[in-house]
Amino acid sequence: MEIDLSLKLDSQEEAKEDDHDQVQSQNQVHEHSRTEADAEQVEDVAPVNVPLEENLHTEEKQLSVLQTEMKRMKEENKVLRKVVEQTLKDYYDLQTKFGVIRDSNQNKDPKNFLSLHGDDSESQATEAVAPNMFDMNYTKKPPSRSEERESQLGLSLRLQSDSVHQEREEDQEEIKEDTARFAPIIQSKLQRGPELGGITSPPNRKARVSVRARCDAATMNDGCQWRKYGQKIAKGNPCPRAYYRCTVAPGCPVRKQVQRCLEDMSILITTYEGTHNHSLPVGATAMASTASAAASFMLLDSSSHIPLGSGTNSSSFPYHYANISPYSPSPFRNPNSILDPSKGNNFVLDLTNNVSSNPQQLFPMASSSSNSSSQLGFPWMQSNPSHHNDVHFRGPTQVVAADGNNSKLLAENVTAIASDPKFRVAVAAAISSLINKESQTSHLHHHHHPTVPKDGENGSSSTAGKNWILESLSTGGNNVRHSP
DNA sequence: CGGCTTTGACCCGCGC
DNA sequence: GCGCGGGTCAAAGCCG
Repeated sequence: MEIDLSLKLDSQEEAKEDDHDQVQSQNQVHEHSRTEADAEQVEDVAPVNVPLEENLHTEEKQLSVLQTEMKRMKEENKVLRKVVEQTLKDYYDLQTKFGVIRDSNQNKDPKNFLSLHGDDSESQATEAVAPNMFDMNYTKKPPSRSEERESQLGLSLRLQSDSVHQEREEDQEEIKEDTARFAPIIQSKLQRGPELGGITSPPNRKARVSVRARCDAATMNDGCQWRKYGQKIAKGNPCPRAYYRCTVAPGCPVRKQVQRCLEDMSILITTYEGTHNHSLPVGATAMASTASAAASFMLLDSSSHIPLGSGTNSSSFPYHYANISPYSPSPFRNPNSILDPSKGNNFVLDLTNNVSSNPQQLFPMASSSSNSSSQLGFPWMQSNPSHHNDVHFRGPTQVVAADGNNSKLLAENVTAIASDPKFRVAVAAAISSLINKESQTSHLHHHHHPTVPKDGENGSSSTAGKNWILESLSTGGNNVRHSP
């Protein structure tokens, strides 16, 4: 099973081609009947006294015209594909360069990375979703124009004092204009407070994505390289909490906490925080993509009707998301919001079949351990094909749970693709696809910034103060090893 | 010897 | 202001 992650453009092309192929196949398979139908159609419009031969001749003409048109479209599609591929390549190169530049600039003067939020650390969180999705976009689908623009937006925001990418000056000008245009709106939101749909700004809150998985090892093999820098006994859990730092690239701000679940010691809770400043291995990309998709997902809803509460950090809230209407239609929106003000906006991305009927149950760890069996192909996951799988997202603004019939269907899908070695990426892709759909829907309603939170790596994003739980439990089976 | 883990100290935010 | 708890730092030790 392959999940088509192709871009809108690509999708449309595909659709076009599919249509054409269908037409073609119809022409081939049902040529006779079609000809008859056409003939009837022609007869309808043609004078009654037109000879039959003339009608047939007209049909052939129409067919040849259609076929010519199809050929032309296919060639056009090929050209477009090449353009998209080239754009992607350039885009990826730029991203890589940007990472290097950012590294050097961060070491020299962090303030060079201008941020709308005025907080560098938070702006890093803002970017958390980005690289991840970049990777996924790069490998799975080309970004749309709006996405590319969005990426440039993100880059530009940090490179305003940088003269490296001169070709982006125009875009930066646009961004500045946008910034100026939306600044009052954002400002008003910030000032209004949560009760009026505004954004509260508890300081120093960073987006977090938590992953729950069964793992015997001390830490999950998520494709990244980590170095332990601390350990603490957290209150309420005798199991020590370990602190890790990403060492894939020097200066990578991403950190993770690893702690055993109190209720089920076999469950490892890994909380990611920050943004990778480097490209990720495929396995890590999948993980990060999934997490970032979750973060993106919440971003899209983060300005919704629910009070953002203490967890939302205005300083890190991306301005291009800040103005999303509270009434933007969202398939993920659910009145049964999971919002724990005491813990900020805890969002739960639950990849288990353990759908809690109680929306207040943020961490149904104990119950989830009994029969949960998401058999994700992440390197850190254990797989057991005999189990059903469910995927559900839970959060402060929405509860997306695959239960009932949907759950069954989803479980089947997950089970089917679990055997695919590309499943890791597929899961991330699927979720990302949902996010993209969601974002597109939102953008239809909010034309300010047709941006897609595609950026992000380890799931963290500017959803500061919002904790995500990517819960992926599996029972038994062997770890699916990732081979980059 | 470099990289990693361990572990106590320290810092900081938050609640009382 | 004080205590608590979470998070980070950094020195010491371990390991390949």
